[in-house]
Amino acid sequence: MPKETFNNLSKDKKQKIFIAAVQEFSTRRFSEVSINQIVKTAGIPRGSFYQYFNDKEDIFLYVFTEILKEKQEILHSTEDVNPDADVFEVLMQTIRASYQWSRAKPEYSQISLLMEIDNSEFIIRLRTASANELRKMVERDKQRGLIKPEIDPDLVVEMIYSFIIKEYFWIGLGEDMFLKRINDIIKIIKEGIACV
Amino acid sequence: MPKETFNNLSKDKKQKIFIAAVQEFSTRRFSEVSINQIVKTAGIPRGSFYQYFNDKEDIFLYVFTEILKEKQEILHSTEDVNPDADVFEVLMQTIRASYQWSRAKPEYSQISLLMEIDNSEFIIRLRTASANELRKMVERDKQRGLIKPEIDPDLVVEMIYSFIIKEYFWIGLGEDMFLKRINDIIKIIKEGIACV
DNA sequence: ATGTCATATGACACACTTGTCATTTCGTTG
DNA sequence: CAACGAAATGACAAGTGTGTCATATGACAT
Repeated sequence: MPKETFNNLSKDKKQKIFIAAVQEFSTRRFSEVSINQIVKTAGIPRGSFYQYFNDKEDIFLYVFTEILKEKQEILHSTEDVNPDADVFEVLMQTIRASYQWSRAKPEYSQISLLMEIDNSEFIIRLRTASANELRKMVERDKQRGLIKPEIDPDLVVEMIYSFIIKEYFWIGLGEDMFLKRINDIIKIIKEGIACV
Repeated sequence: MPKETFNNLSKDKKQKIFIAAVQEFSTRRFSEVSINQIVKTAGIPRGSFYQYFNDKEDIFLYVFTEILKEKQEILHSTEDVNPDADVFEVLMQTIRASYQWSRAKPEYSQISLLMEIDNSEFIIRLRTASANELRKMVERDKQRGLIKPEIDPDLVVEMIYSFIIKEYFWIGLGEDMFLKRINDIIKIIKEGIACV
């Protein structure tokens, strides 16, 4: 995380650096990001950067946690979820909120997206199991008798997770199309595609 | 594709370069691959490389088509598929064969895998719609009344494709586990997870 | 043996990277 | 005002990488 010197900076300067970093991390994958580029767009001398951060990982960690903080604020503010809702309903609601966020801060969501398809040592270590909450929901619904007993919750979570992530690449489609696609996917996972 | 000079090389030397390239492309993503590294492991001088290939894309294209050729030979040799089989059955069979191939040539399949998660301009252009055949099968089964009429074949193909690809990262599990997981996934897509 | 021509070769020019460090600048405090 | 210390700065060393090119080599034809 940033050195003390960074925290002592003016809000303006901090913001300038943050924005430059976001721009870089949202267009290049981690291994391709150049600190040179960041300092150039931030308009600070190269030496200063190393006064503020140790290295690329350091600034990424900063940007990442900053974004996560913001996202969680937004997601939790919309938390008027019906406690009896099943996993499918909750999922749909979360994605809807998450979509709004992506629309409001496209660069931020682009960073998350790039992270998903990155397999640098460092990024892999970072990728948290945000899937955990989802798994718990699946397990709960299984006990409520809403989901077939032979289903492996981990597998379901993985499927949902991997597909929804991929779906975000389609975000350009526009809200209606995007949400319809997600809806269709969830329906397939719920009911299958074969005729009964 | 390779220059004439490369084709004139001895089989041995060609092989040596091919192997070095495979090694490099199977451990680093495209943008990170270094020609320096390739020539070093192949034991040829840097200048020679440029006598044989134009650049990184050039040699990748060569390696890629070479591997594809080999894979298709294997996949087609196992083509004793029942013409009445539904898409689920065919899928399972193809994956089984494909798994064998991955086991036999782990570096090759690693390259395919890396391609899937690569978003370099060049690689994206290359990624063929091998999904086409699958889509046709889904459409056929829809007309045969095996698949619900409201299902969008493209979406199904995408789902299958993205799950299965991701699943290949689990290939270390061993054949039984791997095939069981694939089987479970296909079953979910077919029948869903919700209780009826 | 001489000439020709395709190929082999590694030094070279250039462009990029990262992290360091001696120096300068500046604000605060005595 | 002086002096101290923290922060700013850009030149620097050392490491990547790419693609080119003049020259060396060697096989074959005359």
